[in-house]
Amino acid sequence: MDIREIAKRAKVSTATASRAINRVPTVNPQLAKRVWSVVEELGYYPNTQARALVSGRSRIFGLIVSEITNPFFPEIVQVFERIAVQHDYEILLTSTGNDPKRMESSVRRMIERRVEGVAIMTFGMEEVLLEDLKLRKVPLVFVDVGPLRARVSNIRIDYLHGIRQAVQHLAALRHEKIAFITGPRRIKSARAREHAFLHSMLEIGLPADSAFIVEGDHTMEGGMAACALLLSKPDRPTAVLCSNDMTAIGVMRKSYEVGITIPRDLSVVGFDDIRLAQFVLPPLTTVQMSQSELARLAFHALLTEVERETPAPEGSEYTLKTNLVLRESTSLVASAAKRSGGKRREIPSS
Amino acid sequence: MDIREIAKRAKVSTATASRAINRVPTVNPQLAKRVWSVVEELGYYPNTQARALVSGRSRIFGLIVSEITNPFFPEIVQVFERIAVQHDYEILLTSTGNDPKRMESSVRRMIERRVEGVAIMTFGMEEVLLEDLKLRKVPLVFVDVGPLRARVSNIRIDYLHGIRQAVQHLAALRHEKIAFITGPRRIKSARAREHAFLHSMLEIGLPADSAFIVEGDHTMEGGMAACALLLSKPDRPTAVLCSNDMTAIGVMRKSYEVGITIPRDLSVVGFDDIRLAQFVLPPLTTVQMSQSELARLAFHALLTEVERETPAPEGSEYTLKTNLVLRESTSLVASAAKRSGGKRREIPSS
DNA sequence: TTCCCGTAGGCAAACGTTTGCCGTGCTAGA
DNA sequence: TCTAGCACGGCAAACGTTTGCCTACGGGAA
Repeated sequence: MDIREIAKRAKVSTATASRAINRVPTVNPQLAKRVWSVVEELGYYPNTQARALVSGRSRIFGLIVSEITNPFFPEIVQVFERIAVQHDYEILLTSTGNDPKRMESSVRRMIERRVEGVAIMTFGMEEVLLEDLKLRKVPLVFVDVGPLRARVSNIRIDYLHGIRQAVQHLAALRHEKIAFITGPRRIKSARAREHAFLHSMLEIGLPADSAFIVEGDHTMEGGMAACALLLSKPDRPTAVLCSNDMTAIGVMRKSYEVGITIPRDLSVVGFDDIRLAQFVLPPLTTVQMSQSELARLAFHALLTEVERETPAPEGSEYTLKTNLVLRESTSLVASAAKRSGGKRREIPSS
Repeated sequence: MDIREIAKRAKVSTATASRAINRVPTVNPQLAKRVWSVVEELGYYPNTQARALVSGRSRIFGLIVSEITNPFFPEIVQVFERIAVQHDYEILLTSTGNDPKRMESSVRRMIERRVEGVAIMTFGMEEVLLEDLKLRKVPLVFVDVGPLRARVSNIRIDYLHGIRQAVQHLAALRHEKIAFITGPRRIKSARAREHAFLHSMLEIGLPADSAFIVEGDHTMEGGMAACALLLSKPDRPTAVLCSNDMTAIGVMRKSYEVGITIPRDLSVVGFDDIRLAQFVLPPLTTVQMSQSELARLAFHALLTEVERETPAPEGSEYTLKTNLVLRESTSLVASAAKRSGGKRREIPSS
């Protein structure tokens, strides 16, 4: 069943049928109605690939994430998909697992399907592999790491804003020995978080002792290992800030195993605010980077670029703020708590 | 840049270029090489929609899940996608959020994109909305609930196998007051789990007291509420089996809040074995229903159906076993533990 | 009544492939 | 040397739309 069939039955030309279906206003309402009733009756659905072929617009956006089983991503996928559907776009999803091979094949598939834009949510991996896309002038949106050029947008995360809040929050709780567990350093956004931490510490005159900076890998296992390392030191930190929530959860887990109770013996704060952060015990104080906002920004960056007639020579920039959200994994440092009676405080979230 | 361009530069006809690109064996190796070198040089990628249009095969499968932010699904999506890519298929993902409107629009979009098959992973919601797909003879694969008809496959989950193991495991630990928290009863698979529980209890002569069956909704919050309800009863259960892991995690959380420690005061076992189950404290004993196996089965069901020349009149059936995996959220019932010294036991997983 | 202009709708080309069919040229056998 | 057969490659149609261009018709003004 095709549009010709519809046209025949509605006794109009295929051109008119097409126009009626696409709600072109010039078509006679009566004819349009006839067409539509045939469409309904036959349950006709236009063939998207034929449409795409002639119109040159696939109405598909690509979405590349590093690991969909990482709790950070499902919400991004969900929101991105939802908005896409609202705008009559479809999405092609790839979870690369940080494997360059899969990244490459994914780029290839996206080009073959003629995506109109791609959102890259891998936080700084393997941009080289995207050359093919850039060559084809496909609009791209990156988080943090995009180069400045036409048709390439960037969402800059303001890591400092939230991380500074976290550090100052800990400092206010009298912590001075604050450790930081980094993400994998080959990931740009992990380095940015680390840098924001260092900056925030120095800024308030706290020592960012390199013995207290240990490398994790953004997984729970990595967090556990890093935590073990930290606890083995003769001079233990009293608080630890983590490059992401999974790491923080690893820290909580390891602490539990060795009998350290949080937040009494150790304050921990995460980063990302994945949904899970609310649900661990105790609920995790963390720096929120809104996943839904990120997805929204990314989609609109792409859409804007697609609809723009002449691209800006340097792409566009968007910014996403981060903010500390207080829950229950932090408290006054133990020595101070003794003096004050150890009561938990509430400070207003700024 | 199109195939004609390639053909021209390689000094062959488009037909030959096409055949070379598709590795049709009859084409002269020398010509093929010439074509391929032009392809490489120009970075040519065939236009999938043109291909699909003429060949009548979109090489797209649909995948409908109920909620991608539910930790059960990301792994399914991941595995499904990975296998799809290996077979040169693309996937169209929808997360319906159990909203019929979105289910409907999703079905529409899938038909418009001419998917070759759809895997429905909503565990028994809204099959009515899929009529359009059935009408078009699109191969479908359901979990649990599919009607028997041509081009419709089913993956039957053997709930009883794992749930019986769980019940017998609890019984072996001297539990007699075993509660069950159901899923939403409108979902078929939730009813099936409940039924398997009842059956397993009766089978070994344990009372399935209806006071001990409380309805949850497969979320953590639901689990917490159900747990509260259970604990408020004058005669408390000593063990609780949950219709899914999120529910079990809710139970653990609520127990923690009210000062009940698991497994000493209450044994809990979940269902699904989502990744998270290993990571809660204590690690959750649960009935495993392998998500990757499920995804694999679903994909191959679809692929088989697509490649089959004449469809079986009643579709195909596949079965997925479930199995108890022992971790640390269960132990001897308290009264027995006192006698025996409360040591944790290990029993071999069957 | 006639002429002109505006507008609705139809014809056909175009999008980028695949593939059935046919022709040509080469090889092998008599 | 001639013929028959085979295999390789090219021509062109087809897939299902959209859309530019043109025609025809109708209405209004002179």
